[in-house]
Amino acid sequence: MVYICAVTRTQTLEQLLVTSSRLVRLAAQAAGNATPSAVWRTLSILDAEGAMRVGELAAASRVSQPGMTRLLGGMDDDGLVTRSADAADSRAFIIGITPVGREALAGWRDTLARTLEPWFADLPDADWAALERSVAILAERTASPTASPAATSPATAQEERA
Amino acid sequence: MVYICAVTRTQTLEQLLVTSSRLVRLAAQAAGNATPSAVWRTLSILDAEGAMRVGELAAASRVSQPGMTRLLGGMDDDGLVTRSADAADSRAFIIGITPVGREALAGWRDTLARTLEPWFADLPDADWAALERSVAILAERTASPTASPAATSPATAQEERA
DNA sequence: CTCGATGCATAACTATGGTATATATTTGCG
DNA sequence: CGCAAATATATACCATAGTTATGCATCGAG
Repeated sequence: MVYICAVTRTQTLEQLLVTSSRLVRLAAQAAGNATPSAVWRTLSILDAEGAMRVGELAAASRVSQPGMTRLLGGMDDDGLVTRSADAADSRAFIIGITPVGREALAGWRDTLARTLEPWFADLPDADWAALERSVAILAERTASPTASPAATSPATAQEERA
Repeated sequence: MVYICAVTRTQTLEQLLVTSSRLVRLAAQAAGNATPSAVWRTLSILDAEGAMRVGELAAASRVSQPGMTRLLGGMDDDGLVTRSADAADSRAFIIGITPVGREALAGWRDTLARTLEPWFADLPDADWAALERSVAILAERTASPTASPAATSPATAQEERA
């Protein structure tokens, strides 16, 4: 039982990763590679979770801090994000989304609706429900980390924070 | 009704993309960035779908052909893939997974089980079912394309192939 | 006050993706 | 059958995304 269950879950996760990777690529190609995935991911996180520090945004995106610094450099140049000194710590900066960034994000969403949604146009409602539930699960599991599961399970970590 | 439904679906797809992107990054970081995502994605596709041409593999991965050529160059160097001339067309090559590649894929799966599964350890069975269903949907929708939805819907395209 | 920890930038590197182009081969049409 | 268009892949060049290592300034705890 446990053996069968473990194999199934590994397979599920494997396929989830492969399909996730493909989906991200599908979206990029369907949109003509107009907006790099790192950009829309970052804007979407800022839009959903609000302004935050560079390191926090890196953690939320699951990339390294220097990588995020570099990415934000370009986005700052393009006027997509704000950088303001953090009053609580003069080493830190708070990154927020600008109106231009919001417009860009909205534009990307329109592109999504036009280019990617048709791929899912004929899904029955039950399938949409499954996707929505999965998104909720993944959102919870991929949210900003404070501890790895080796130290504590995600659910336990949330209890400790509360 | 239609307006409300369209917005919800766009939001669902947006969040699906963001969580997908994060999940791919989470897996990479959890595994110590040991196996690049493009490599495991490629090996997993070859393992699941069998040997195929360079261009087919590029399409299956949703990347450009020259990009796939480059990636395969490195994988070939590492002994992960085979390249054999396609008897049906002397321009083409058939790419397959080697035993070394299979081992590498198995190793990656082990790493998945060890590093990523704990993040999902406390999921109830209903949530696993939702993930599995979503994976099935995404696998179907991201499978090797023969037509874009603008021309025909994915389901219709499958009927035409049958 | 001191020292270890932390936040971010920079440097150097590798990997992943794109488009454009070239060459050889295949296919389809007249 | 011949020819032109289409196709398969490699190469070149470019930009971006990611990493680790490092440096410097600042913070926080003892």
